[in-house]
Order: sequence, then structure tokens, then C-alpha cells
Amino acid sequence: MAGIREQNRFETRARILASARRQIAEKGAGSLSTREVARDVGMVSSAVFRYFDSRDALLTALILESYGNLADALQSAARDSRGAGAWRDLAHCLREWATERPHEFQLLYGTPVPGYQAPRETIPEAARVAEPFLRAAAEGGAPELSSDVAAAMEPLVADLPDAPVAGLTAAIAALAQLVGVLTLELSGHFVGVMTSAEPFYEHVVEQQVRSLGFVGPV
Amino acid sequence: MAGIREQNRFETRARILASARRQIAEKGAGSLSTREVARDVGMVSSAVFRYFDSRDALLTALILESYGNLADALQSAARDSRGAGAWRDLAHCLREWATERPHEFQLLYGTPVPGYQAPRETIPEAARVAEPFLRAAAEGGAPELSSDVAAAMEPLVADLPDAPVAGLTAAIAALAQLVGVLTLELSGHFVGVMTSAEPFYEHVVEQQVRSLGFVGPV
DNA sequence: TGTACATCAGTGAACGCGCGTTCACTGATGTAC
DNA sequence: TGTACATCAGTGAACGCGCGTTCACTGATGTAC
Repeated sequence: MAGIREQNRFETRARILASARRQIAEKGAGSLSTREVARDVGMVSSAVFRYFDSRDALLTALILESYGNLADALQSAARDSRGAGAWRDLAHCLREWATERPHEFQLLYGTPVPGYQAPRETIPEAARVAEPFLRAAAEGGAPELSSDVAAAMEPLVADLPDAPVAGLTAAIAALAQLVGVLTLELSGHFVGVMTSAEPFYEHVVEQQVRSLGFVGPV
Repeated sequence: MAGIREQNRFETRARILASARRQIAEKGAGSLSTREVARDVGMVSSAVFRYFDSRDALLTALILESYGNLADALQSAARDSRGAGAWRDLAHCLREWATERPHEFQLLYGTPVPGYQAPRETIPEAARVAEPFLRAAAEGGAPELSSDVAAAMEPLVADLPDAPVAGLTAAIAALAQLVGVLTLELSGHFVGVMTSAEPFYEHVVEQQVRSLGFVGPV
């Protein structure tokens, strides 16, 4: 039986998460408050604790959801493309996602919220975001690596045993660059440096496509 | 006359800044509290306001100081090197500075503190950090740019009219990559990906040296 | 050199605020017989 | 199908906390004559 209780519970939980997400979008994850969520959802402040054990638990749920949303967006962005085209699609999708919800991007890739420590549960969800980038890069022919770098990347290789280390490493390096460019853009570091960040981002992506060693038709 | 008052004032101001810096180092900029600074320095909570108009003013002073420290460290790191060597020295200096004081690095390049908006005064200090990187890259021969990217970089070129646009753009892209790698490293995103971030960072730097087009002896 | 006044660093009390979390409660939903 | 009991979502009051900032004060340092 679906059960009215179970269904209500599910819906209320979703309303809490949605309100918290709205709050983060407006003022950033650091100023997320359980009391304000309660006010917004229209319940008494203590009621939130029937759904999440603590503010940290609520934050964790939001982080997991955000990784999930981003991963899904990336997956569908590159559904029909491969190689260089896939890399471009993924990079564009990432920028679009980030610029549309800067605070949510910072929640995932920015400074941790004061006093909050992300639990291990978030690691697999974070990996789901990186995965399509790694898969796309595996189709390229990144240059060889020195053995000490290859050795350091061992945990990553253990997860994706079919892909060449060089390609995985190049993908992580490129992904870090995209995160870096977006971080600087979103926190205002490009003011007085460039009139618009978009052509610069495109330029970086094109350069990456070249250095990731994709061959054949683009 | 030096004046006892003037001197005391200077020293107390320095003690406040030092205490605030310690606090940031331990718990991050988001949890900086004027009251805790006052307690630490040994004065009453309201006295801090004789030195800084508000918590935000204190934060701004810290940000300015941090940019200054980092810029000085970079300048002396690359004092005796040029071209590819200078780029390497700068990159290593940046990583050392960042890993020794992760919260301070996040203060400059991470998510803005909730409710705090950095004033324009910080822009020139931020530029002092980027400058040595830009100067080093100008000695390389970065590949040409499409005209729309070059156009977007106009504000940067206006500041450094002697350097080629392509080199400046490549330097910003590479610097963003270093910031991205450090951001991911410091916020734990490399857990389960690599056993140590250092060889990976070195690898990225070497790749950059190549793509920045330095020629001649290294 | 000495006195009279002005400056200003630091005090202590108070303001109003919002926060996370706990707890005993009530009333509606669900379960067993 | 109907009744008796168990579950549990949401209430309302309270806890103790730390925060940024203001204000009238006092006493030491500095200045003008």
C-alpha cells in the first residue's frame, strides 16, 4: 500500500530540500539555516528534525542531490557525441550548469562550509560527475606519462581498468582547469581582466581538445 | 615625533590582524569573529571597532595582506629565474604557499564568505599576484588566438601593453588550471583519485611549460 | 617648565538578533484482532 | 466491519549559545600657551 503517511513524508522531504536549495541559490551554502527552511516550508522549526537529523545531514543530502543533477545533465549532454565532440559538449554543459547556479557549484567545488565535513558517501556521487569526462578523454591519445605520475594515479586506474593512465590523468588535469576557470569567473576574479568569460572558456576548451589528442573528424 | 600613541596603535592593529589570521588558519574565513579576536588579543569586544569599522573591514584588510604576502613570495621565488624556469618556480611557490595555509588560499580564491562582498580595492593586489606569471609567460611563444578571444582580453592587454595577447591569455589559462588543481586538492576531491597530489601537480606544470612555448635551454 | 584643555584607546553594559537542537505533547494515520 | 492499541508527523515552548555593533564613560597621552 502506498500509504498516505509514506507519501506525505516523501513530499514534505522534497519540499524541505527544494526550499534549502532555493536558499543556497540565493545566499550560498554557508548561510543555510534549518529555521529559515522551516519558516519557508510553513512548519515549526523543530519539525525539520523529523526529516534530517541535523543541519549537516541536510547539507549532505543537498550535496548528493547536486552531484546527481550535474551528473545527469552531463550524461544527457554527451549522449550522442563522442571524442572531441563529447568533450566539448561536456565542457559546455558544465559551464552552463555552473553559471546558472553559482552557489550550488561552489557547494560542490568551493570552500567547504565552516564546521561542515562532507562524509565519504559523497565520493561516489562526485565520481559520477567526473566519469563522462574520463570516458571521453579515453578516446583521445594523450601523451605518455612519467612512471611516478602514473604510480600516483593508481587509485583512479583501479576504478577504470580499461582506460589508459595517460588519458585519465590528462582528463583530470583538464577538468581541474575547467573548475579553476569557473571558480575564478564566479568569484569575480576576471573583473578587469576580460570583458566576457565565455570566449575565454571556449578557447580553453579548444586547447584542451587539442592536447587530449583526439584524432579523426571533429 | 614617533608618539607612543601612534606606535601602540600600530602594534595593536598588528596583533588584531595576526590573531584574525590565526583564526582563519584554524577554522576558515567564514568563522572569523570579531569577538573571538578581541578575546584572543585580550581586549573587550567593542575595542576592536576602534581599529576596524566592521567585521567586513577586518576581512578586507586580511585579504589585502594575504595577496601582498603571496605576491611577495612569488616575486622573490622567481627573482633569479626566467622563462620556463621562472614559470616552474612560480608554480611551486604557489603550491607551497597554498598547502601551508589552505584556509588563506581559500580566502583569496575560494567561495566568498557569506554576506561579505570584496571591495574594489582588492583588485590591484590580486593583480600583483598574477603579474609575475604573466611576465614569465610573455617570454614564451604561445600560439595565436582567434580574434574574438583576443578582443575579450582587451582589459588585460590595456594593463600590460608590451606583452603579446596570446601569451597573456595562455598565462591566465594556466594559472586558472593551477588554482583549479589546488582547489580540488585542498577540498579533498583527489581522495580516491590519486595517492599524492604532488607528482600530479608537477606533471601539470611540465605540460604547461610545454604549451606556453618556451624555447632555448631550460 | 607648568598648567588647561583636547584627543582618543580601551571599558563595560546593553541592544536585538538568529541559530541548532531537545522535549513532552496532541491528534491523525496505520495495524492487529 | 469495528474496536483497541501503536506509530509517528507536526506543535510549541524552552535550552543556551555567540554574534556584530552602539554608546556613554574614564583615564592616559598629546598639544598649546
